[in-house]
Amino acid sequence: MPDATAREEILDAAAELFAQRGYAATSTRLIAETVGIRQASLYYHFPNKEQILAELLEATVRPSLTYAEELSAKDLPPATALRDLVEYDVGVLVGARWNIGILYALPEIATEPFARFRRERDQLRLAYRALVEAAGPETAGITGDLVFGLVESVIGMRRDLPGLPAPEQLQEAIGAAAIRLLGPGPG
Amino acid sequence: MPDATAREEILDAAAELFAQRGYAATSTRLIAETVGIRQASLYYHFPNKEQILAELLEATVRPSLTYAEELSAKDLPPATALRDLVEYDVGVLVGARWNIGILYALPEIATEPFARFRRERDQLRLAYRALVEAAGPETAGITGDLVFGLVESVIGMRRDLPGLPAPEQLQEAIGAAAIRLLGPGPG
DNA sequence: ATTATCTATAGATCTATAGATAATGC
DNA sequence: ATTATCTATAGATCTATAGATAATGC
Repeated sequence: MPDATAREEILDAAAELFAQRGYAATSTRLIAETVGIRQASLYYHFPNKEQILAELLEATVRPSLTYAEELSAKDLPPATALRDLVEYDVGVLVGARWNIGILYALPEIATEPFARFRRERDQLRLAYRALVEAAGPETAGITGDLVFGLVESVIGMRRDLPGLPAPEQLQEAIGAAAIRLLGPGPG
Repeated sequence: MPDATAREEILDAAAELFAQRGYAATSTRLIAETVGIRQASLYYHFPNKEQILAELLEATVRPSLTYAEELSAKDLPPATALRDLVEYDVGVLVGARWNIGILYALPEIATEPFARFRRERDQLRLAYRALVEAAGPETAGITGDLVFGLVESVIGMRRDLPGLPAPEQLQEAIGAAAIRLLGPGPG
């Protein structure tokens, strides 16, 4: 990691270790050793271990949430906007240096230090729901959540499938699948 | 838990605690106290903490895997069989006493004690792929995995959505969504 | 004076094992 | 003799804090 600040190196090492061995199974000592500093030195940059995870999680949702907000100002046809958001979000999840999304499911996330992350992810979920409802009110009320789940399923695929298709192919395939979830539509 | 053996009570308490606070964040002491025995007494029933989790995970995939195997002997039209499997699997995930599926994403699952669980879940994934391919070869090669991901998305919904629809409604909605993922088909 | 590190450690766990004990069943 | 528990503890962590140190910048 040339040119990275110590703070960035810590985040990167933690991301790798959390995603590969789990949050609780990764000690602050191991993070520090991976970076090449002493365990106690982490606490100069972060108040505690939870804050490291919180920053990583927020950095993973925030781009898609920002993109969703920009999209809604553009007044595209809802199905087009939905497809754009799906493809962007898939790109973020599959393009991230480490598969941090795997940590979305951690029960620990329900605690207070992760409240901001939960709020931001909820807002993204609401954006999916709004686009689905605008695109085709004929499907079940749950379709927005299903599209959200479909998008996040790339997290599990990235972990479990050795020969994962290229990012562009995943974006295309999942974008198209999201449109299919909307149903046949009026046409 | 009337009429439960000590072993069953341990599994039930562990399931509740693992799903709510996380695997690593749940000590063997807490499991034991929840059951009402001493921490060391757990080791009469299980060789270690990992084995408790492994049994819980296997018990959650196995019914759907068995169902998939029975289905394949029945020679139904593939789309019908797929819908049946989706509805059954959703029923299992959403009907389980505790939301154990949330632990599928744990990075710790990649280690050896969970090899059998991973194998069984992979077989279930293959069953989804086979049904999707038999039903409509026109969609992308990834559609089987998308249906698998769609089904497992009820795990996250169960955790995150306070007013989750009734199991039957989820089964119906996700079964229908899976069929939509197959595409318009020849008709 | 500030920044970024270090050593040393308090204090609190945590898992798993050893070995005792009591009840039940042959 | 077997089953199911218990007490006690070894041994290994783990997070976070206190306080020292060295380098840089005013």
